[in-house]
Amino acid sequence: MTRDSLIRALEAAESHCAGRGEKLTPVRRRVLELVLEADAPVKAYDLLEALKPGPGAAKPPTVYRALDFLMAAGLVHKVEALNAFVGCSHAHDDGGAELFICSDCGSVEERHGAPDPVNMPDGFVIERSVVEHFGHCANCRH
Amino acid sequence: MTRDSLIRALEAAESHCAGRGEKLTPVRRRVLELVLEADAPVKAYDLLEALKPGPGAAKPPTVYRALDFLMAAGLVHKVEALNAFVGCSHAHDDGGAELFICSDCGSVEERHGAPDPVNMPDGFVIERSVVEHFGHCANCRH
DNA sequence: TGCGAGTGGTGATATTATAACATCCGTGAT
DNA sequence: ATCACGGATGTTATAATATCACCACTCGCA
Ligand SMILES: [Zn+2]
Ligand SMILES: [Zn+2]
Ligand SMILES: [Zn+2]
Ligand SMILES: [Zn+2]
Repeated sequence: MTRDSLIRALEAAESHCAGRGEKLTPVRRRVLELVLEADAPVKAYDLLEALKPGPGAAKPPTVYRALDFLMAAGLVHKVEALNAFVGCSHAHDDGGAELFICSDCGSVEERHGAPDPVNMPDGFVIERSVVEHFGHCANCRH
Repeated sequence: MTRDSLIRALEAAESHCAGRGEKLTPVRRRVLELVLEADAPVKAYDLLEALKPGPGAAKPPTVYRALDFLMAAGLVHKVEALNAFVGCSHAHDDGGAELFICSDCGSVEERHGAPDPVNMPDGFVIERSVVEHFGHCANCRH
């Protein structure tokens, strides 16, 4: 992610929150920045480390609270199978993203609009779906 | 799961392992039994508790090693979003199961054969997919 | 001025998972 | 029989992930 597109993404996030009547506070903004800067899913405790040198040494609850907020706002997704977090450039409120994660380089691509499952149990109503595909991206194929 | 079907499942697991040249040892068998008995995804440390009264008080590595074995054998799946484990009645080696988990009663239904994603990034090759749907089963719908 | 909601700081703790090394046990070669 | 080996398990400690409980600050507003 280039410096310019990072700045644009942060501005977009700012107005996205404003539109929801919520505030992208300095801590939240800094965490989002760190997640967007990374070129792979980021661990919560890596964020913690990265925040240490800052104005206040962050403790775990600070980071997790920021991540919770950003996830609720649709600005960050959790990769459940990795216990790690990725930035989202789409800012969609529904958590229904489909992630393609390269096991070699860590790059993550996000897609949307997957059709409903074909073999759903009778009468089941889906509220939230976790879909994570692991494999090799075009750059890393042997 | 009834007593009878539990016994059948354990026997099937036994021969499934034998066919792979592997052994369903007492610890592994006991862990599988506990996972199959449960009517919801089970946490590793709940298994640990359940094994305490047994012949030897189990320690974490014992449980995680048994779970690793059972997952590799396709007898147990991990629900990544819950850090919990469910038994599998299909004993398929590929980990590609699609899970439907009821957030009310905890019941889990497993399906297979989901079609490849429609919007896959160009050139991406999938090795392993995590697909977990959370919602409400037919019994728990309001 | 005096709330009250939202936010973040802080210390402690809970939960989930693995590393590192020792021991035991069955199997097959010598 | 005995030895060597690999697979499985036991044991101790620790790493990695996440939450609780409580307090302090701030801002908008009655
Ligand atoms: Zn997204
Ligand atoms: Zn790659
Ligand atoms: Zn299965
Ligand atoms: Zn249900």
